[in-house]
Amino acid sequence: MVGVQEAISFRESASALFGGGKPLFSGDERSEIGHFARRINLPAKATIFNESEPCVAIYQLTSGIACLYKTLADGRRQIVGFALPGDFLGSPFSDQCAYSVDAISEVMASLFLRGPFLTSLLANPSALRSMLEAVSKEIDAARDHMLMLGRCTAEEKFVEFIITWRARVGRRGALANLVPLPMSRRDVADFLGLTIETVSRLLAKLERENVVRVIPEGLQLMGPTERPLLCERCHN
Amino acid sequence: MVGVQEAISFRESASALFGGGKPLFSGDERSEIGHFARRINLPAKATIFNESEPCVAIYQLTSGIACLYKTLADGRRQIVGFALPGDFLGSPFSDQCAYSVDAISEVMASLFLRGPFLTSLLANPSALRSMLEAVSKEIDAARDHMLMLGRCTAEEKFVEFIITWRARVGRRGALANLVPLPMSRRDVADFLGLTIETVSRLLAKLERENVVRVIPEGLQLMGPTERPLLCERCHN
DNA sequence: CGGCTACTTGACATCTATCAACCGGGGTGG
DNA sequence: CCACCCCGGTTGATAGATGTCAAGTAGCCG
Repeated sequence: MVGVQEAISFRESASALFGGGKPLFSGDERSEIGHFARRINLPAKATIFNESEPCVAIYQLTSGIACLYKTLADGRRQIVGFALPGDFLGSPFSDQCAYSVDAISEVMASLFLRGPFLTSLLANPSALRSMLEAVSKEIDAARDHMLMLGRCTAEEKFVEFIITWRARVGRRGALANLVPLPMSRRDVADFLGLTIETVSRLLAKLERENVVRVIPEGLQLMGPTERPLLCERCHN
Repeated sequence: MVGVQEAISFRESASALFGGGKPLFSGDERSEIGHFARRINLPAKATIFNESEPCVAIYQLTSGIACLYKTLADGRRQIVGFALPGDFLGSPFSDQCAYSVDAISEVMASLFLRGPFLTSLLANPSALRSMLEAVSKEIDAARDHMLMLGRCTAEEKFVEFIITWRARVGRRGALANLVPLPMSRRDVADFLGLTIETVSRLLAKLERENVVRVIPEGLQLMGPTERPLLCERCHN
């Protein structure tokens, strides 16, 4: 059995914030920007930065998983995305963080001071282009998620999440139907706009229907992988 | 009484897709890009382009209002944003449209073929930068909306919408408490992830509580404008 | 062993969707 | 010119999905 951590780190870099796998800065630029990069290491559950605090740094995940979220005054939380290695965290153009980020697993990241990062970015058209392309992909994903949050049922949300998440972290071949779920039920619920109880019940239901099996590290998809999970209403 | 159309066109360019009001292309670049720009004019309710059709053009609204939306196979629709004059429509980096756009009012727009548009964009670092900044703002708005869709009650969603919409289209001074609502109830509902009936009931409730008055062109906010509408739970 | 945390399960409450009737205005056609 | 119809909107009755509250379980760590 492959541990979640291992499964995650094995995956080929599918970073949403890399322009198709190309590094944002290359060669000289990378070493130039490297001058002011610092490596940091955070334990699971650590907060990397907090919504509405001054945004002084941009981070790039090198290992581990983190979640981006926003909260209301009374504590209600909406996870707006999960970050995987390669993804950038922070708001280069804003003095203030637009969201919070927590480490889900232990996390390693490169830290760039925002000022110098921005300067380098603006001085490198190819980096600018990569970043624009990456942010454009992010916004597509955000809009997909809006559709899900606003118009799907609990079960559709959950199934859609499993499918999308598997596509993002999954490997091909023999293990494709093992979906690691390193985040807690609360994280899943807060991502889908549900409660943990509902998520738990959905899991039980899908297990009763022999669609998935719940294992400690995540889920095992049963049967002809593609068919039963696909929510035919989604994705026209 | 000011008509909606008039109110909208009077507003100072608050385009979310302009970098703080700076035009994306300036001077020579603008005239260069102007070579392949075409002006188009569409009646209300016209579809400008459709999700998943090939993306051949980028549009920039010059007047009117449009809505961006995604749909599920069975017709459920989620509006992911409204576009105002200045906003760009289309996916420069993608061969395929990521969403549909309908004109809400009569609309005028500049049309750029995607290829040449992209070429010009990539050749102009300052335009790239503006675009990146604009898309970054878009994604912030998208995440705010996710929080709303996933974690707010119907009333909170609606109030939040009125406040945000007023900030976007509203003028200051005497008319600040007149909020034009050029879109239909269905559009509002599809933006908030609700049904038209619920939106209608919320309006009735807020009117009963003397918070707003429903007028043909939109809403009149009653009382000390800021206080009663503000949903204290949102925006910590 | 004990307590903590994450998770599960059950009973119940409530919000919002659904279904249906109704209203009013504007356009159209007789 | 009037009647009708259509469309967008409102209102009411009801149902169902999901949230809430509460209890119980299992694994983990001290």
